[in-house]
Amino acid sequence: MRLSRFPLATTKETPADAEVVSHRLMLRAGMIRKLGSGLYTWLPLGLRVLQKVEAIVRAEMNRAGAFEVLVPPEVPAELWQESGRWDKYGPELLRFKDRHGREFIIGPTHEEVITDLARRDVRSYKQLPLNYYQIQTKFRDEIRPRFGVMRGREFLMKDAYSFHMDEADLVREYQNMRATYTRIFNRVGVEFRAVKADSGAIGGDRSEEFHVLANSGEDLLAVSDQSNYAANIEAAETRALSTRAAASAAVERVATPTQKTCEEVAALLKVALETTVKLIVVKAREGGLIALAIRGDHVLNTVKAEKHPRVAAPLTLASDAEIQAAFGCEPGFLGPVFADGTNAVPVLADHAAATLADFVCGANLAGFHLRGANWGRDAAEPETADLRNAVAGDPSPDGQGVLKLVRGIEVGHIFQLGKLYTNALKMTVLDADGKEVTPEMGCYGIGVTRIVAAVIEQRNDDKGIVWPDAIAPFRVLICPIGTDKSEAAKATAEKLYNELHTAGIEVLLDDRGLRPGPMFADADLIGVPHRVVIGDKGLAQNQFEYKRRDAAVAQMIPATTEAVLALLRA
RNA sequence: CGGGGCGUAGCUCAGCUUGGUAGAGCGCUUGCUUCGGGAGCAAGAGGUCGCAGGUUCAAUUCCUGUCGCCCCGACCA
Repeated sequence: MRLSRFPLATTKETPADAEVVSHRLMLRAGMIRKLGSGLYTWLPLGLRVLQKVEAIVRAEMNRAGAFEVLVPPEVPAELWQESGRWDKYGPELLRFKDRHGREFIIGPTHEEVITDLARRDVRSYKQLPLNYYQIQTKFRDEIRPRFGVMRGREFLMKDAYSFHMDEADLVREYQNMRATYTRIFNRVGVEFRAVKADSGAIGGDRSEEFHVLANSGEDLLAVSDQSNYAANIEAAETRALSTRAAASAAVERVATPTQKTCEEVAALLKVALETTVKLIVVKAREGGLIALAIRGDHVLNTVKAEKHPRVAAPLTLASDAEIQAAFGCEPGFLGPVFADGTNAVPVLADHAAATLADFVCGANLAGFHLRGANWGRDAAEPETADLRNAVAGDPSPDGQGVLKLVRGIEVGHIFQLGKLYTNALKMTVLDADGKEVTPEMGCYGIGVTRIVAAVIEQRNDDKGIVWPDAIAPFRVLICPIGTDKSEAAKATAEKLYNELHTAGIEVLLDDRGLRPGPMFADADLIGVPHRVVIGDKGLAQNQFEYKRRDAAVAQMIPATTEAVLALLRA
């Protein structure tokens, strides 16, 4: 491709609303342009990258034995009503009516549609297993789109859905997809990690996320420093850190007139935050309230809390009035120690909070906290559960090493759904004995659009993007210097361009006749992995200047096409 | 959805407080010079000041409404 004919849309200045580096660079490099909130047009340069990622995903899915389909993005409401998700999904689901007043949605995901497809066509166990996938535009009306295409409302997604006669086969395919995803991200050329995850809105039993590791990631991951244990913070298990010591102090009431948070109380009493306990009061599943006890330095994990059988889902905090009625004081002074004769609110304690002895907590009396409180003596022995977020330094749940926290960008998610959707949509097939069986189902998503942004987050420098070869918009950029004066530079560049092109290399020739400054600035910004500079200086010694985008310095190479090709193969 | 902010040239912004019919830098076009890391000089093109009302002799400026966009907020006991 000749740059003089390519609609390169690089800019020196950055549009004001770009916060993260990938958004900034995608705008500056001219990969995308914004159309509306969370909506982006892909320009030729960006689209080439997007399609490269898409091609890798498609090739690996095909290789894994999945079959590509394409379903409409618009889905009749009936299917979503049948699965129950019409009511479960909130305003994130884009709904609309056609001219006849029929209701539709734009699919944010397609479990229903593919299950519907499969239940019509699949009648026999001989047709299973089956894995359908598609690469298609999805729409999710995000509360707050941000970070460019990283969290847009419209995005390209690869979603796959598999059907199986039994759980063992589902697990087999799940592992197959896990291996496929690993191949995909390896081929893309990005550093990633598979982590245990919460299955969220899709539902199901077991799931793992694939994260590109980047400091700007929106997700926190807990990874072991000694084993391959890795989990999203939402799903990282925690357990008791020690056994509880015997009570050694008498419980004592202390005045804390304005200190409402554990931090303030700990500072006032000059005790470690780790020896304080806070209560978070939520609605109980069986009605009424339940208090969640968390160590002062820990953070409640809402996903875990919501899953607990005694906690109402969705997690709902008690109102101040409800707290006042139940505890007899305002929030800020709550604790698990109830005076005799009062109606104690049931307490569910996180393992770490439950192993504290002589702890500090609210006195259930405005302006006072307790010091030297103990479970089983002052407070009732609580039911315990895993309720908190893991923190750096926690022992790894697999018993090997300790956890550290890293940031990641979720680019893939695989689920064992079980019979969630096949049951809801009444899909059955006949087994070998002629009996109707409800198939097991798995689903597997990859955010194709997001991969592009995530790779940039991981691979950039102060000058621009540093593409891995596999998804770069072009592999080689030829920069002839002083073409208005040097016929040799111009002709040599043309020759190299033609020969690389003939060799099947995606090559870009900067024939715009720019001065070197702007030419190199564009080259670095758009991040083409290999650059060949051709000028009189080098040609005098029969040399090209070659520089990898990710290398610190350039090197001189023989001025031949073969020399360049050899470097590309390396 | 609550709170805050912003809509003026292709981009980044100034002007508005104190109304008098619009500017800078970058980019773009042309010419000359320059030419190994975002050049210089000169001449030019380019704006319904988001939209709709209102006040006024006069509105980019003041008022009201509306649309769009951005930021913060669902871990607090």
